[in-house]
Amino acid sequence: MKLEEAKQQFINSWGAFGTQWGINRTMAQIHALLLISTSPITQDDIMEELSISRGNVNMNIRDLIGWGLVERVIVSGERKEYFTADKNIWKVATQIIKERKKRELDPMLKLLSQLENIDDKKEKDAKEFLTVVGDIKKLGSHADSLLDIMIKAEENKFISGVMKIFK
Amino acid sequence: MKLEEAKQQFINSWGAFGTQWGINRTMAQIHALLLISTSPITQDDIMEELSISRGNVNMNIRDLIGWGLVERVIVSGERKEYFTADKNIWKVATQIIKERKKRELDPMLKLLSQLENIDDKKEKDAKEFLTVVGDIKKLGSHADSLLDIMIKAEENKFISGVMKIFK
DNA sequence: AATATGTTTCATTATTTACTGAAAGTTCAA
DNA sequence: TTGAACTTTCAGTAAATAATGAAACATATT
Repeated sequence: MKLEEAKQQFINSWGAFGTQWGINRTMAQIHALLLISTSPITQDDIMEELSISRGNVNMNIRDLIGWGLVERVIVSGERKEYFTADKNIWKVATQIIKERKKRELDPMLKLLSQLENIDDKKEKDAKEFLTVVGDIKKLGSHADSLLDIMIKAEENKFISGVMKIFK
Repeated sequence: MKLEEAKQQFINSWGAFGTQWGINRTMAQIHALLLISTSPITQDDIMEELSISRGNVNMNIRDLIGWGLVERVIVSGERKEYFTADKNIWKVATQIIKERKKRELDPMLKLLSQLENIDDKKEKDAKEFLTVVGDIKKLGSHADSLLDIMIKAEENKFISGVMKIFK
């Protein structure tokens, strides 16, 4: 396989993979493109490479920056803005985990807590409902702690060593 | 808060939560409804409760069964089909993990392996590409192993005890 | 201060994804 | 073997989501 072909396939697959996880295709593709770009690139580069409009690039880049996955880079002597993505994959993963946790898991746990405040907690129906809600909350909290450990592992040298147990 | 109100909110939130993870809203809502239903229910019950069409219920129930999250139940003396969802949340989680792993992670790892078969592996550009692909593959494999451990924890009494470390 | 270069916004349009409902299919009972 | 009860399918439609492109905005250059 030619390198160019492989790169193209990587970008496409990453996009398809993203959509399955509720991430918009283009955003994932831009991220993929940046991951395999050896040096910072401009909006125009992305537009051309992925055949998409300027507005589309701009908005998705903005989102990617919001996710902490992409950064603006200033190239001296250049007027244009350049962009790069962190190539440290473990960092990328923890960053995504951190964001999704904040945006989704935490609010979900909060909501579940509210749902536990129902009247007539003694009623049979209510009890069963509370069991399910409580169980989900418990699982969510455990996931929360586990993810925190993973995030800290990225930030802390010692834990980082421990995590290497997972080969 | 009244029980009925809480149930309704649970169903809606579960649906919203699902969409963020690439799961269709209705499918998530049906699953939520089944989770908090104290006894098996019919297609008609679901249609009424969620105000959706018969076809919609039918197709999403079929998907849920495909995910191993819902089962058909035969009620003696009844012609209609009834449905239930497993209420063991840890089991639900591992089942979802198992399926997503099979449907998404495994194919992704396979693809990445293919992308490693490029010509001119010695070229500078190629080397950098291979590093990124290799790193993602490595991370994916670790996730794969970790998830296998979690799945086995559900199936194996001993590991199940160990996992309780996570309170 | 006029122009040139580059960025952002957002109303409109296109694409994708999900839903409906009626027709076809299935199963069972008489 | 007819038909009533129930389930499944899927073409057409609706709703949700994403992309375009041109205008507004911002900033540097002459």
